[in-house]
Amino acid sequence: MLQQSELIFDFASDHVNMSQLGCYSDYPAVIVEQVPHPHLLSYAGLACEQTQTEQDHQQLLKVEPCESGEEETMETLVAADSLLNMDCPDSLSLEQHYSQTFLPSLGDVITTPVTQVTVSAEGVVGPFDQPQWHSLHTGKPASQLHSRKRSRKPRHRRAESPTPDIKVKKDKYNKGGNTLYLWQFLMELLQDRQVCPRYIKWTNPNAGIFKLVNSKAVARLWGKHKNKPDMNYETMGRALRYYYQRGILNKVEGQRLVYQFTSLPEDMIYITEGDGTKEEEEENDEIDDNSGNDEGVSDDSDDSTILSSDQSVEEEDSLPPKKKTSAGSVHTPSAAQRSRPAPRPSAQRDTVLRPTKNSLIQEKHLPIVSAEMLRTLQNLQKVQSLQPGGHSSVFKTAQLLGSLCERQAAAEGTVDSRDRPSKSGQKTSELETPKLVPLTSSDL
DNA sequence: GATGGCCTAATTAGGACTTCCGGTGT
DNA sequence: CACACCGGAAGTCCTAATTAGGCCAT
Repeated sequence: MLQQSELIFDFASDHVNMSQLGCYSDYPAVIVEQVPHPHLLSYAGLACEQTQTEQDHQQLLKVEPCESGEEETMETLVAADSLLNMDCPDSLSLEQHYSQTFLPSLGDVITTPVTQVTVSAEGVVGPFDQPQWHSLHTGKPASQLHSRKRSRKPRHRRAESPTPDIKVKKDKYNKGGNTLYLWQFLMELLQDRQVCPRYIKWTNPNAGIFKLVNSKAVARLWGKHKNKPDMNYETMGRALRYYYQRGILNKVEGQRLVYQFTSLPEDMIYITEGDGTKEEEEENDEIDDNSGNDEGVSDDSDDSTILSSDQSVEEEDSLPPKKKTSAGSVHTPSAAQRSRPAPRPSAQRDTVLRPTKNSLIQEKHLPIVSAEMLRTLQNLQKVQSLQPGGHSSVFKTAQLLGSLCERQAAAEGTVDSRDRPSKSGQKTSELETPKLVPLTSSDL
């Protein structure tokens, strides 16, 4: 299975002539550009250890707390627009941002067929491997699915939507793809302090239970992402309901707008609302399915709880968002917490998913140039022409690369030459992104 | 001319929604 | 009455896999 670091080397070696890097030829080629689109770094909470410039950009994106219902709705839509309307260069759409920044981090290869165990009232129906799963739903034997026209070779089944725990297909097969699945989108929102807990929030992160605080806004964001201006909650909700069948989501009965991920990536970044007495979510572990702890169903116009969290979010924005325990806290549950068997509220179906080492955003990536960031930034090199005349904030950082190399060397002491890629394009798991030294503004 | 390798465009299959609908429950 | 929720049915969109055909070198 490919590691993230391998992906980095892969893309780097694809596009960079190592010889041009001179003395850095022993290192994987990483061309980093500072980009004038801070949302690339901040949209999903990646903006950590921001430079002042980045913080300044973020200031422009802040959403003021709303006061009441009607305004909330309007403001929400405006805010949703502001979140997704941030002008992107043509070839740097949010889709690209998502796919290139986050999708690779899900993993790289589906190493085995997805095994789904369906639990019904009658008991366990599964497991199915994919062909069986498919034939079950099509009513045809899997072997007949490919008998068309002349005897084509049986085609490999296309990888289905990766669930949070599933190793994703190889990156090379994902090339050019810009698909961000709805569940991924929701997870991103849940890790984005500009959206969570304002529009979507965890009600029980340990159980993977979340609530669409503002279903309209979330649906609108989704529609924006999918370029479906008519998207509404009804439509998005249909997609969510399909996730029941696929075992990705469960509905939390008795609570409106509350859903539950049947499985979550490890190292998920959890943003909870609260005031510093944090871990309130953990305290509420007894929440379980129907405890109704949801501090009253807050509909789209209910702003009372949102306001406070907004304030905390705003205060938070100027601080390095790592391992906070105060409002807008970002934390990852302990291993024990994560290992909890998620409550299965009267699930008609359920899916047993393998745990993963790959999360959407791994906390260890946050304070540094993450693999995903590098990937995205590297991609920007391809769209340089979109910044004619050279935006003042755009510069290639061969210097940065040098700085990284130096600092890495300093941090690691003497590095065994065997650990370095000897040729361009050589993949290795030794040089992993987390080894990169945190960047400071001086690096830039 | 035959063969094989490479490339590219077209075709096809299938997943993931999206849209619409009628209905129920709160 | 509004809204959330449900699930069937049909459709769209997108992507990966496969095939066919052209070109070129041997």
